[in-house]
Order: sequence, then structure tokens, then C-alpha cells
Amino acid sequence: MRIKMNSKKPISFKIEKKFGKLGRAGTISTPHGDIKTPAFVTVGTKATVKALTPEMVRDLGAQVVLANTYHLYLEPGDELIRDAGGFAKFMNWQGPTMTDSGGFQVFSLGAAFGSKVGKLSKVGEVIEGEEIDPNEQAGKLAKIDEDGVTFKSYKDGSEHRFTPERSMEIQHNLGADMFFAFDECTSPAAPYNYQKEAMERTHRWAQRSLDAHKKNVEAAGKQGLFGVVQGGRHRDLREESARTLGAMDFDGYGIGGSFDKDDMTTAVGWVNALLPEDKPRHLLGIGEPEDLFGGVENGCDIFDCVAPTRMGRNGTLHTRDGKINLRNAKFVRDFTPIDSECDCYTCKNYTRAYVAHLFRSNEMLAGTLGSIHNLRFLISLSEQMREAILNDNFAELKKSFLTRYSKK
RNA sequence: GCGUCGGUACUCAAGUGGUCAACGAGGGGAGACUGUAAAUCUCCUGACUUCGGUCUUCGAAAGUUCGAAUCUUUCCCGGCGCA
Repeated sequence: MRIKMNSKKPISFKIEKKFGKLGRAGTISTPHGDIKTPAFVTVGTKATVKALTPEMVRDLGAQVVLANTYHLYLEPGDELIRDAGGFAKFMNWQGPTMTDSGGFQVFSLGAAFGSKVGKLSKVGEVIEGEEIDPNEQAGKLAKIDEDGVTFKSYKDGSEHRFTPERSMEIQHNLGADMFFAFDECTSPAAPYNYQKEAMERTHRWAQRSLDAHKKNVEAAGKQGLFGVVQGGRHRDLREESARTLGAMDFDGYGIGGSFDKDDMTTAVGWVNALLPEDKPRHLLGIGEPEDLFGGVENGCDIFDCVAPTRMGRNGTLHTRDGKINLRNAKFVRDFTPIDSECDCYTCKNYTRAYVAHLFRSNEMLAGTLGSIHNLRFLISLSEQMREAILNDNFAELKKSFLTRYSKK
């Protein structure tokens, strides 16, 4: 293979097989190893996958861990992590890593703060319900302006300021192989004109992020920057965002923001039809099995989501026949594995009754065993999807999996 | 035996004449969770209900009162003190 003169790109992506209009399986190469895609990225916000040791995470088949700029900046501080050799070394994770830019916290601590609004909305919900005014900032912990965002620490209320440049600086310190441009994750309840305004601002922030990143030659040589597509659930905005960011020299792309739950994958398809084909695409914060199928089918390569670990800690577990809430009374004397076809440590060694007992008695091990199972479930699913793509039977896998998973 | 304090829903525990089917916590039941403010949060937890209410409860019984978990008397049970 011919090496281009200035191809000192830290991240490269090779497509191994395509399917359908947009789908593909491939390999992302990073300074800390390869990622076989499609892949599920394990979230370790504070440089730890909650309830698990890195060895457990590795044994699940996890290929990448994603940490968060905002949390690590607040505690223990990005400079400390830089001095520790980067967050991967700090937490003793050997493989590839990512960091999120803090853009999601613009949403979760801003528009969504104190409300039950999530990233996903039911179709029509926003139109029929009351729209949220994102400029209504009283009581929120994040306030947005053209230059950046002012956060109040969720820990102690102290004020902090993020700009695209600052986010880059912090993420350089955190040292992940791949990281994201500073963006604004909008609320699905925000009106069209706000989605447009926020998207355009995110584009300006994307350019600033890219400029700041390239200015740091050392970092640019070993860390890849991903731009984040926004635009809410609007096709024209999503396409404009994909075109605008696609024209910028990012190492990969994130697809972020809010969607209608029911046709999220359609929206993802709009975007991926326009993004450069040879760059990896990451669907931010999505991790339900149904969504993974839709995302892969529509051209996404990697996914991250807190759902498996959060639910795993809260007692909701994936099974091939759908999710179960292990805290329910009916599992108290169920001496079968959580999922008898699962190859995870939890399923191979423990019964539903035992794990249910751990949850009921608030034992720490409950969250560990639940996280192991849910993570393995999604990682295994992504492995199966990759196999299926390579073997030309993705559609069959999708059908057989979802028929069972969603029945009832 | 005398004195004294206490007995409230599954448990602990508020309430001490009406606003009490009765605070709160735990337990129990269910739900939520999608770039982690999250080992978190929400709802339900006397019975019945046409969801508007109806009925039965605060150791037991009998009283006082328009009205009692709350006052009186007796009894039963428990703690403590004195015999």
C-alpha cells in the first residue's frame, strides 16, 4: 500500500464490506489499536466504566472506552490527567479511547435540566405539546452564547466556561485517540428556528474546534477529531449540517442531537448519504438494540450509550426475548440465567434469582453483574451484526433478532 | 401486688378532640432510564369502587362528645421501678 506524503492522520478507516445503500463493516485504526466495526463503545464518563474494572470491560469484548470532557475537567482536572499520561493510562485501559466534548452537557445541564425531556421524542410530541424555549435559562446549569457555554458545576455550583478552543485544550489533555468538536446538543422540544440557529452555531464551533486542534501539531498527530452533525429531526437541517461538516477536514463524524424516536434511523440515513464515505461515523448516545440495527443499516459504524450500564445498575436487563426488570417479584425464585443463550460471565455463573436477590438487598455486585450482562449483550450484538454483514445476511439477523426481542 | 410509661397500618415511627385512611422512613408492588446531575428517579402500598365516592381501622370493650387514634373507665399485653 502506498503511503501518502503527509498522511500522518492518526485515525484511518477501511471499509471491508458494504451492504444496502449505506451500511458497511470495516476497521478503524487508532494509535492504540484497531476497532472492528460496527462496534459498541463503552461509556466510562469519569474515566471508569461504572461498577466494572477495565479488565472486566476488556473481557466483554469492548474495543473502545469513551470518557467525558466536562466531568473529568471538573474532577480530577484535565491537567492532572495529562500529567498522568492521559485518561486511558490513568484508568489502566489498554485499547482505543474517545472523549465527548461536553456538548451533551450543554443540553443535559441546560435545556433539559430539571425536566424529563430526553434526547428522543415521540413523533408529533413536540408539535402537539408545548415547545421548550431554549433561551429560557433560569435555574439551568448551562447558558449558551455565541462564543461558548457557561456551566455551573453540578458538584459545587462553581462557574466554568467552555468554548470550542477550551474543549479542544481539555480533550488534548485527556488524550483520547478520537474526540469530538464542541457542539450543542439541542432538545427535541426546541422549535425549528432554534434548531437552525443552534446548528449554525455548532458549525461555527466545529470550524473553531478544527482550527484549534490543528494548531496543536503534537495533538493533531496522535488524536483524531470528529465533527458533530446536528439539525434535530429536520431533514433540511440535517442535510445542511452533513454537507457543511462533511466539507471540513475532520477525521470522522459524530451524529448527535435529538431525534424522533420512531424515525431516528431515517434521519441518520439522510446524514450518512452525504457524509464522506471513507470516514468513520459515530452515532452519539444511542444504544437500544433496535436503534443499533437501524443505525448500522443506515451507515453508522460506532455507537456509544449509557443505557446498558445505567440500566444494568438499575435492574433492567436485556434478554433475547426483550428487556426484563429483575427487581420484579416474578424473578425471586427464577433459577435460570438472565439469558440462557448469553455467553457473559453473569449468565454463565449466576441465576436470575441470585442477581435479583443482589438488587433487592442493594448489594454492589448487582450493578456489576447487571452491567456485565447488558454490555456484553450489546457488544455481542454488534459482533453478530459485523459477522452478518461480512456474510451477507444482515437482513436475516435483523429480522430474527427483532422478531424475538420485540415480540409480546 | 402497687406505681409508672407504653400498645398506631407489613416494620419502625409521627399524630394527642374536628383540616386523619392517618406525616415520615424502611419494606413491598410497578414504571422510567438512549454522547451518565443517575448503584438514580417517579408512582402505588386498609378494603371496595360505576373513580364521584362508600365502608372498616389506630390493643379490646364500654362511655363522654355534634364529632375520638386523640378524653374517661375497665380489661388484656409489654417495659421499667418498688415490694
